[in-house]
Amino acid sequence: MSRLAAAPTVHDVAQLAGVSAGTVSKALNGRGQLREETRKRVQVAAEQLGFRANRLAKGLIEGRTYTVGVLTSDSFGRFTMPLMNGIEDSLGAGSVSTLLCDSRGDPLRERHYLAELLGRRVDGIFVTGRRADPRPSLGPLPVPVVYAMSRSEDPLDLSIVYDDVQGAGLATSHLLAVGRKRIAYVSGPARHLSTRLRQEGTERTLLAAGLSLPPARVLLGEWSESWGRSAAHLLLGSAERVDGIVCGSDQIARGVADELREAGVDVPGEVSLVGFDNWDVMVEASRPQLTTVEPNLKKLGQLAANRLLHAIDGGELGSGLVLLPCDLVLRQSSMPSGP
Amino acid sequence: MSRLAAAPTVHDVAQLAGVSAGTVSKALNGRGQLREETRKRVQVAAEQLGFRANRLAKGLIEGRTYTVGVLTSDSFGRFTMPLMNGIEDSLGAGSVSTLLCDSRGDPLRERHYLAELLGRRVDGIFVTGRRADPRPSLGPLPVPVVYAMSRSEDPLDLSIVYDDVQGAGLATSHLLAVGRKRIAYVSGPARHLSTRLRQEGTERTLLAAGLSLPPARVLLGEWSESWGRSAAHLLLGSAERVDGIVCGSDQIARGVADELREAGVDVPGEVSLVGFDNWDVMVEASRPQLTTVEPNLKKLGQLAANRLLHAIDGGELGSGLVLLPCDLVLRQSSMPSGP
DNA sequence: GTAACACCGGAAATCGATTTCCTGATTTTC
DNA sequence: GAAAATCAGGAAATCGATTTCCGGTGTTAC
Repeated sequence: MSRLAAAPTVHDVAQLAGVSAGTVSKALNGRGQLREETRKRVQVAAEQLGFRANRLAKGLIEGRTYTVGVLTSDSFGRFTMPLMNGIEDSLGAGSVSTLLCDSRGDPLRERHYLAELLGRRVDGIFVTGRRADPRPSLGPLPVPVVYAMSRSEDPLDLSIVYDDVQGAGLATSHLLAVGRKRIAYVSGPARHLSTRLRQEGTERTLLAAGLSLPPARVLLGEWSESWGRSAAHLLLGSAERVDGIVCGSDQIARGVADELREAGVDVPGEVSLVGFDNWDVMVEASRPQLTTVEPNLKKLGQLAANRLLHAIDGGELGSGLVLLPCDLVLRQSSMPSGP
Repeated sequence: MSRLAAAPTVHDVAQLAGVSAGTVSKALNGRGQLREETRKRVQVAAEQLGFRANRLAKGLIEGRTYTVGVLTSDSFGRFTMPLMNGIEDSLGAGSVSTLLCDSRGDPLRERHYLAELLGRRVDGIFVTGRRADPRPSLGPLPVPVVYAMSRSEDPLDLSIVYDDVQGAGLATSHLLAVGRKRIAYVSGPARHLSTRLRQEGTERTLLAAGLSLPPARVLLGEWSESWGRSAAHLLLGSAERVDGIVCGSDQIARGVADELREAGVDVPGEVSLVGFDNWDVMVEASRPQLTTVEPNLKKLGQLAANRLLHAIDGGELGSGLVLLPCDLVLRQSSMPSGP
């Protein structure tokens, strides 16, 4: 790759066009009163030199940088990706760029990155992470902060998350709707908030329908296929047969599906299965393909970005916890009568 | 979240400390000759106001921003993640931040982001993407560019990629080493460079061992488990039985493993299997767990970042294609005599 | 023919941090 | 005690783009 000379400045353009630096700025930004001929001449000169206004200088004057920071604790994992996409959707329109910082769960590193972002005078900050559990607040900052797919411990912060309870409720309602009555819940570690919330959603929905979720039908372990297989094995071994399973993740659901199939249990004929996350790789490779809860992370990102942009433009940011509803995506694993 | 007042400047600190702005700068940066008492006084004042130097102003003077851009065509997918981690490892030390831009494979969007990055006067740019196939060069730019995990069509650009041929060679050698002789290659679409390179690596290694890779043992389809299952089914139906399979991805390998197991073929007893990518989710959930090729993406990111930093500091960037060797990770799927 | 006015475009200030230059003040040296 | 050297810190220029203010030219009106 050949290197070009240093980037040209307004002065270079001014010289070439035979005008002053101020005039260049006016010509290129459609401000001031200039003859059409002059404007054209400047534009041609700018084009010729490949001139591009230095955003730093602009930012210094304007007092804003059109840059936001994203602080994540999740090495850009699978959940952060769709979120980032949503954020970019909303920011891109205003040509706001994102500085990505991955603290990898280390509070020290996070503080360092925060200082870095503030030094760069970002217009706002997103905080996100892999875990849904409440995290310490960054505290009061000179710029607006939105916690997306992540909750701040401080209720004065604005946290936007998807609704685990409602999502699990959707899954459960669906199982009830296809005629299932003895529902089990197989999920991740009990210490994870997501696990508990999704259990709550499942349980509440069952209670509302006059059914229950007895402890024997709650199996908590890890977020892995291997645990899904073990849990399914346990369920098969118990006296009472279940006919529907709400899984805490698609990975778990797939493990359950594999184990049931290999044990000769028909899914969805005998047992209906619902996953959580709508992770394409799992959902599509599973046999049968998984009905699952879609957490709408992209939409969450868009919403978070819109709220942040609004606050950057001087609007009210708001505070508290905002819950975004999940959707249900229907596939074969849950529907005994076919999709 | 409560909002703090606008960020304090050197002048605010200067006023509080009863000195001039220039003195504040000197005191905080350890430059100039100041009495220790004065230096201390300024530091206290800065601390009190929570002063943090505006990087924009600094960048304007220094002529560099300590910011690099990452242009990706891969919505921050699974391959970009470990790469980014490696990049951050190397950049973090120099407190260089990354502006992440996702063109989503759209050339128009890419041009827009490139203009944005140049306007922000980034010190350098990484270009990366999901596909290994050669991509158009960004052309000569005022800043150094490294194509990482992605090849530029222009040999004057510096492209750093992992070595598909060598990686597949490793896999094949390993199969030979455990006594396999009739090797098949199951992989993704033929139009993908990766598919062809990995085939080449497999074939070359076989030829070097006096064996061959007949067309009947090359099955190209998609990068999915489902294709892996289909391909395994095809292999089972053919007259001649294979005893080793090099798979173009872990997803494919897992599909193959599932199909073989369900057909009653013992893996690794009768057939040895090697995947590619070392994608934890696939590798660990597979039964048996997959021996696979590790493309060392994190290391690739570190190397790319070091090369870029060196060029930013005025060193030579270099050009051409740099191939980074892959490693082999041994697990059960390939070893008939146990690991 | 002169006053009033619109019209162009340049000079200079601005943003915030840094750095060079320079001026007093203090100390050292013979 | 005078000259020289050292020290401390302020004033101003600098980076690049923008914007305000203002002066000069050309045009219109009476």
